[in-house]
Amino acid sequence: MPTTADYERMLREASLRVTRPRLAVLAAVHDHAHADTDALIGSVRESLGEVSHQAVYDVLRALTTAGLVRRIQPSGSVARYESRVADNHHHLVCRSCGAIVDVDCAVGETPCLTAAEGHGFAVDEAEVTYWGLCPACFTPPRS
Amino acid sequence: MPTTADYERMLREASLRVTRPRLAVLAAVHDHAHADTDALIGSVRESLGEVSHQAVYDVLRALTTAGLVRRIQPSGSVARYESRVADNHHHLVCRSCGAIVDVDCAVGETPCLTAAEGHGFAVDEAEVTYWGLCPACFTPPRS
DNA sequence: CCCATTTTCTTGACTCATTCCAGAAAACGG
DNA sequence: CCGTTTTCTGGAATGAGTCAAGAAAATGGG
Repeated sequence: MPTTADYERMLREASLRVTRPRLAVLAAVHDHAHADTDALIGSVRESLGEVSHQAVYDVLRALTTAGLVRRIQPSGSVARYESRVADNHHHLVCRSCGAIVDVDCAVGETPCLTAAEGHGFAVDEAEVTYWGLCPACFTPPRS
Repeated sequence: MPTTADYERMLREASLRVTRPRLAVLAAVHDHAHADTDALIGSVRESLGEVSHQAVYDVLRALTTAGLVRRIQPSGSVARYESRVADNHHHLVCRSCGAIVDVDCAVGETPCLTAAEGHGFAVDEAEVTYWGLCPACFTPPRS
């Protein structure tokens, strides 16, 4: 579990200024996996008092651009953020309750990265979203 | 290329009433792959005259629910619709211009459908989005 | 062919995530 | 410690998509 000093280092290494809102947002993303912007704003305000939503949006964009957090947005959902970056993991999304869990890649290291037909694209990422029902929402047919 | 009669049959087979807006939307989706709602509204109005945007939204939802069209929504994009359904193909999206092209699945029939860890989820679909630059946006390093 | 029932379409207001803008405040480099 | 640059505040605006109520059209039985 990273400390404030760790977050500060991460920001500096990304050439980002170190501010209290940024530290708070970074901590919030690490503490609440797959949280949406609203939840993160709430979390940040809990630790810092009033912070403008605009600041949180700006910070999230800066962190995302810098590669410190990853933004995901399953269809029909608002933007969500997570701290696991650059490890090529994917997501399992419940169609019913919207729960999201991480899954490691099914097919080796850089998995599905080889599209059958590249169509001349320079592909740099393969994003996989598994859709289904989570255990809580899925009532298995009883025997 | 399906005819109006084909579209009518598709609607009836899906137990949907046959209306002019529905035929027009179905045709528009078949004619313009990956078009967004706005473009589809424009296309429908070209063939029918004024049609409320609400009608198009309703029709698109009905068609999507019935499985006659597929809705896709890459992160940062509005909803888009396509007529290829139930063939488990995926998409290649250009980060620069937003162009979308279809790609057949990389790994056999029902591809990445096997998540490494199911986490107890009842997975029914694996959606793969390849991100990169299309040929037009990608300037290859010249030799 | 016509009517009643049911579903769909129109109109217009509304929600809500996200963005835009201008000025105040804070962080960094010298 | 000061000036410059970047970030944060506050508030308004944008825009895709939804809600709701009544008008219109499609289907099926008579």
